[in-house]
Amino acid sequence: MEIFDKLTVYMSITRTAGALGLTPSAVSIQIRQLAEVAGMPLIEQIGKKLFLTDAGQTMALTCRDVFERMERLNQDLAAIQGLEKGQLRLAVITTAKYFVPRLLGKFSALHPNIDLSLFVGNRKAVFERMSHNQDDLYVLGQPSKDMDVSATPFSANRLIAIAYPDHPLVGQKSVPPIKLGDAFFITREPGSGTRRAYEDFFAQHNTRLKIRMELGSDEAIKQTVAGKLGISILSESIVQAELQSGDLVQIDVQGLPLRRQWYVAHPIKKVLAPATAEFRNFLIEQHRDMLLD
Amino acid sequence: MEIFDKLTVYMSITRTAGALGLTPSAVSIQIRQLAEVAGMPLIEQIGKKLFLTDAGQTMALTCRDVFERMERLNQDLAAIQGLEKGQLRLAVITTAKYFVPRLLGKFSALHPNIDLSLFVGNRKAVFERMSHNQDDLYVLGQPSKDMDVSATPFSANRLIAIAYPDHPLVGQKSVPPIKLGDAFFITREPGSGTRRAYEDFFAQHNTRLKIRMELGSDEAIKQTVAGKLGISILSESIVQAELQSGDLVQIDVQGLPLRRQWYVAHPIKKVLAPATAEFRNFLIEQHRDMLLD
DNA sequence: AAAATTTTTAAGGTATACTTAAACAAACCT
DNA sequence: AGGTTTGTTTAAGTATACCTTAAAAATTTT
Repeated sequence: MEIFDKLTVYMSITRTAGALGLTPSAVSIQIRQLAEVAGMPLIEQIGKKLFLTDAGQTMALTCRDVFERMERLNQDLAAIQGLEKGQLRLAVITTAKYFVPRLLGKFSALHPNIDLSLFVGNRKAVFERMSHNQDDLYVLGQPSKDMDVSATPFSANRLIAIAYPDHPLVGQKSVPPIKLGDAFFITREPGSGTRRAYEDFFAQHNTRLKIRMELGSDEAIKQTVAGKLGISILSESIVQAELQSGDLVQIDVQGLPLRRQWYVAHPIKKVLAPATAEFRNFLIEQHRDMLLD
Repeated sequence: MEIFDKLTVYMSITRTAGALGLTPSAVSIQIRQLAEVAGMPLIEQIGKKLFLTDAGQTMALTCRDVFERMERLNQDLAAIQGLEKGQLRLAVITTAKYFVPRLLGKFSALHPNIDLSLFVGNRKAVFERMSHNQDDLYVLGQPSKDMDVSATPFSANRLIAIAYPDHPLVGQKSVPPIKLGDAFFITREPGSGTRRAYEDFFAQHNTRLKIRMELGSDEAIKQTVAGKLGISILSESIVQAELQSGDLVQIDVQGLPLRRQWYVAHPIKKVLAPATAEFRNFLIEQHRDMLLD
């Protein structure tokens, strides 16, 4: 078809062959074979001049359309590679939803034609999606032990103890962890990575918590702590606003904050699409100074 | 691309191979090569499941578009073969313009989607067009001696002598041809086939015509004869109306009418398009009964 | 009529596509 | 867990399609 397309331009087998870097024989044979496929002659030769038959003109239009489409494909592919296009499906753990959207907004401003989608769920749900390859990239507070998941830390994730302003522990310096066992504690649901982290911490310090409530979201925990029903441990990024306003206050516990990290992760076998790779770099770039914290 | 298109449907190399009658190896290799051409992966495999990348989805859309276009091509080609479509470019000698348009109208009613175009010119002009392959089919009063032109007679073409009603020769029986040499004669221009025919006739009968006028069209000759400026010889089909109305009358000359024929012609090397072949058959069919006249 | 140009044919070589056979990988299954 | 099934990939061999070279055929030009 490429040969025929050129032939409709040059209307000469010899010149078409020259333009394509082929011999006239090759062109002649290919045109004949194309006519065989079409079931009728595509060109007619009166003397040395070539003319297109009706079928030939129809074929010529088709060739033109097809090559135009192929050209568009090339442009589309180039756009994907050039980040002008593409999609980024992100799945983040619930705790990360306080800072990821801000980053997404910034990224979207840089690459306005990349379609974004965001899933927010707890650790279990995010891992479930990862195993089904439902997203391009994942943000986690704790890397999977799986060897087939690539997880790269990109930002500090400090877990701090919080209480309501007039809680007895507030104001004390270097509270030993075991002291927190005396207070009522508001905890996340079992699938939570944050919960796993502070459970490890308290286990190390032989502290048994007095669980008053088990809540499914960080937001609910903030409300509950502010309502003076107990204390809890949350990612610092979640409670920044409340600490500033004074609705919540930090307790200075020995060994806290728990210095964890945010990880950007993806199945190790997955070749990242340009848009995905770009966002991953963007995440790491944006937080380079916060990593060592 | 065909393989990839099927792959986007089945999302499995094995099933795609089965659907195409190929082995999975062939499919696997082709997909990889297509990805190399695209410059990036088109699919990703997490475990055993296949997913399309952005590039893969773009490629899939292209494949779909291309195959849709190819299907349309198939239909267009079938339509051409089935006479539902196509074009018929007809070039006829001037004298034929009195009956060809009527036939064209009839043909067009039978095949309304065939585009028609008609060129009318004298013998020389029509031959000129034939040598440049500018038309599909030609209607002539006299076949070319060329071996590479196929000319088939399809209808009688009687040349008769005409005069104005009160001309001296009118009413006489079996006028010898030589008698016409006494009358003023209105002749066509040198390129005319009709002229060549009656010149041969008069030459055979050793008759020298008294040419009064040389005119470029049959219509002008009719007017001139009716204006009593002379007599002439024309194709019967041209003057039917005038003979009926009495504006012109036939002279009964020995050896007339000249029994010639209308020919449908085309370059012998030219494979006729379905629409063209159909019109050619139509011409022959319509006049089958008039041929032997 | 000879020369030059263009297209076609025939034969041969090369690259491409497909197959077979075997290895590899993941999921399924007691 | 291990073993089986299912699905994909690799490697090697074969067939096919494509292109080239060389020469012939056909047309136009000189």
